[in-house]
Amino acid sequence: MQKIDLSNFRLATSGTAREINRRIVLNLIRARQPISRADLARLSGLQRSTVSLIAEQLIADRWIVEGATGRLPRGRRPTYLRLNGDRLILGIDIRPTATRMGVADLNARFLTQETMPTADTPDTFLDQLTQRARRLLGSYPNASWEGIGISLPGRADRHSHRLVFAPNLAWKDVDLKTPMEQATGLSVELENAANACVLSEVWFGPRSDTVQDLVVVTVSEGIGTGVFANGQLVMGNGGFAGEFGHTVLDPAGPVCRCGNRGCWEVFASNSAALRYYTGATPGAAPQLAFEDLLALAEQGDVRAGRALEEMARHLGAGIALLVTGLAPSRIMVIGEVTRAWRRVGPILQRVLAERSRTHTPPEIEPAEDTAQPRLRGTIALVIQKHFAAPPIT
Amino acid sequence: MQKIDLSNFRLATSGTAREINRRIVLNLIRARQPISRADLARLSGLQRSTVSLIAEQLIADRWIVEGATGRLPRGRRPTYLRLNGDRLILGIDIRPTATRMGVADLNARFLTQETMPTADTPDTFLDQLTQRARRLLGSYPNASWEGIGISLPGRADRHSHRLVFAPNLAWKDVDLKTPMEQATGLSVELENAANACVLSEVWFGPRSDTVQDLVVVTVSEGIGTGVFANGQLVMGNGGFAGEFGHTVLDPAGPVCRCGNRGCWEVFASNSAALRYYTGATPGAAPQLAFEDLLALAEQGDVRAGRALEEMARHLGAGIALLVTGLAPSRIMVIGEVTRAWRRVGPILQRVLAERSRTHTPPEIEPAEDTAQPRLRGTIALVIQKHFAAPPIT
DNA sequence: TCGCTATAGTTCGGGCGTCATATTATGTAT
DNA sequence: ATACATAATATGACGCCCGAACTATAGCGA
Repeated sequence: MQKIDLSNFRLATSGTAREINRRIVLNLIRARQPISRADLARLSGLQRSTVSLIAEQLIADRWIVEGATGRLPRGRRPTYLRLNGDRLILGIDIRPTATRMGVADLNARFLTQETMPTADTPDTFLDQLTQRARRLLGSYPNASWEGIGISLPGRADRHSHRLVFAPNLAWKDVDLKTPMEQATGLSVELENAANACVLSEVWFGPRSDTVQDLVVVTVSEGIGTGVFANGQLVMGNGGFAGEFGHTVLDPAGPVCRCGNRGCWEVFASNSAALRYYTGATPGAAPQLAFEDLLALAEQGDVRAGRALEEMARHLGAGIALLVTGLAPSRIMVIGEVTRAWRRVGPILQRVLAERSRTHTPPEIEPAEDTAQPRLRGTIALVIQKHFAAPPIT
Repeated sequence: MQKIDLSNFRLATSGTAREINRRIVLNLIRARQPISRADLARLSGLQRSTVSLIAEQLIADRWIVEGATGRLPRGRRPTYLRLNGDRLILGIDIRPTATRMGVADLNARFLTQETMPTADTPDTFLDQLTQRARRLLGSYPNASWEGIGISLPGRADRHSHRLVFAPNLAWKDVDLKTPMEQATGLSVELENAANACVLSEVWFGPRSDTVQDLVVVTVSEGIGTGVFANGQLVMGNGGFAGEFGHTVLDPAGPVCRCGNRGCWEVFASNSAALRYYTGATPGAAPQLAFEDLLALAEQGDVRAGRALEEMARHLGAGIALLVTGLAPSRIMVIGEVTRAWRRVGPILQRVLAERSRTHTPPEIEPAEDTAQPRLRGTIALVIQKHFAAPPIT
């Protein structure tokens, strides 16, 4: 039930039906490729004639290409359609220490990836970034570029495009979008890293055909969340929704980087686990990396195991909050901590069951970081502009 | 950016454009009535000829009627269009002690209202309810009935329609929908009371033209929340989203009716304030009503004032959580406590500002209960089926 | 080799939608 | 009476989907 916004609606014209059906067909091709026109007609419910016209249009607009012809027990041989592999997207995943860039096609298959250190000052960073981006763009002279997607450990203002909340980057008021657009001539989409992870799962995950409800929790130095509801990313005012990592769970708790006390991420992030292990005061420079803690626990170090369990309990407590309030059918946990899921998962589930007994528990899925959800999400950021349902209102 | 659900989409047909534009025109009439066809064309951007055709159809389908003719400085006099006042809706607001029913037209103007005590057992309650409903329906013999909307202090299962979570009603597994539909022959929509309040504000509130983001917090014996994001009510799996009142804020806190400890509503509901005042243990039978507490505070009773302030602090703490996580542009607080807003509001705002400093603070609007958002929301529940944007996917 | 049948894909007319323009209806001002 | 302005309707062009007819292409059996 979508309310029509009377201050900002789009009229339907005679082309609206085509727009909608075109997107449906395009998505079906994306999901089932290679696929014949006849199969598309069966899957979509459109007439074969209509499918042919739409396919012709999609070919003319170079979204799809005709491929091999099939072979059937009898009858005319079908011509298979698939997404055009020559339309490329540049994805950039900015993290505090390293920035990863990749070139992907419409199937989110990466043709290249490379990593560079994230420079300390925004100016040098932008210099290096634009330089690398231009080199990457130049190395595919025959490609047509759809745009650039960027994921950030923070938030950018919707209008000024300036970074307004990025405690891990220590940059303030930096506009990454405009310089990148000027340097490349492509349109740039910025999005928070947790939201990028949501989009990655929603567009490229194994169940991407049908996801309509999902919450992603990214666990690293901090905790980020992305909420997908009713088939849409919940944006909130200015795109600021999703900072559940900074909800205050204990006002008497340790100070968080955001300035408050006792945020969820102060209790459940990687840094928190390290704090539990070393007994250090919050904010102190970590003496070992979270990976080391995981290794210690794996080797049977009791204190390390305890620290992970404490982290797991707090993860469960925060997730219980999300479950109680938003009732998602799935929750995806992303981060290094999933490598210790055998130990962490059961504890998390137990706390969750205790604290949200009124709800049918969602599936909790640990996600390997190897799928690179952040980077893949930047591709989704660009792809969704052409593959999402056309806006009605 | 709405993702297309490939397991459940609707194709566009040649009639889709008309469907969309028809809804837009219908909503414009609702918002600006009485209005001429010419003005509709100017407002919508449609051609006058198209508006005429759509109006003709809406008149034939009896959604609108032609009214008086206007008078202009010169030129042909316009015929004003307005919503048909003969299409009626029955709204029922079930509360633990009393149930209120009302008959409203498409403008959500109530023609009748009446209250009955909520019987203890579901069976007698349903008997009384169906009897009253039939009598009300019979008293408007010339009307055409759109349906029945019901708001509940709890949740009903989407498929079985049975009550699954209603701690205040002490009924279990009761199906209100099927008996009502059988008794009246009308279709019945069930919704949680907080969600009904959201719909009331979204469809009938002063800024109903443009609301796209809103969180409603209902404060009474418990706390309910409803989340409206991207122009849609966030439903969650099985329609269970919105139970932020039962998020655990302090696992060592008092026991809640839901079975957990330290839920938000244990600290910030009317019952909590009474507990702060009397110093009683939680769960004990209240010795006075919340209205009495408000009166005492108004008369200068210091302890009563302190109790309200404690309640306000906890309200602020919970709302901070919603603001941090969902970043709504507006938050509406509904309940008796808004009568003491001069005292409660500033404290709530202060706590909120402290705890969600990373976000631009939303507008906090106290809502008089006199507007009857619960009951009015039941009307919205039925109206939105015909006035919301047609589903694309 | 020649039909028969099944399947893929195309062509074409009908119905419905919006748009743009012309036309009619109905007022006021001169 | 005439000119002008405005509301509302009528008409034809074009786009889209549907459905039926048609063409293309294969395997199979007599």
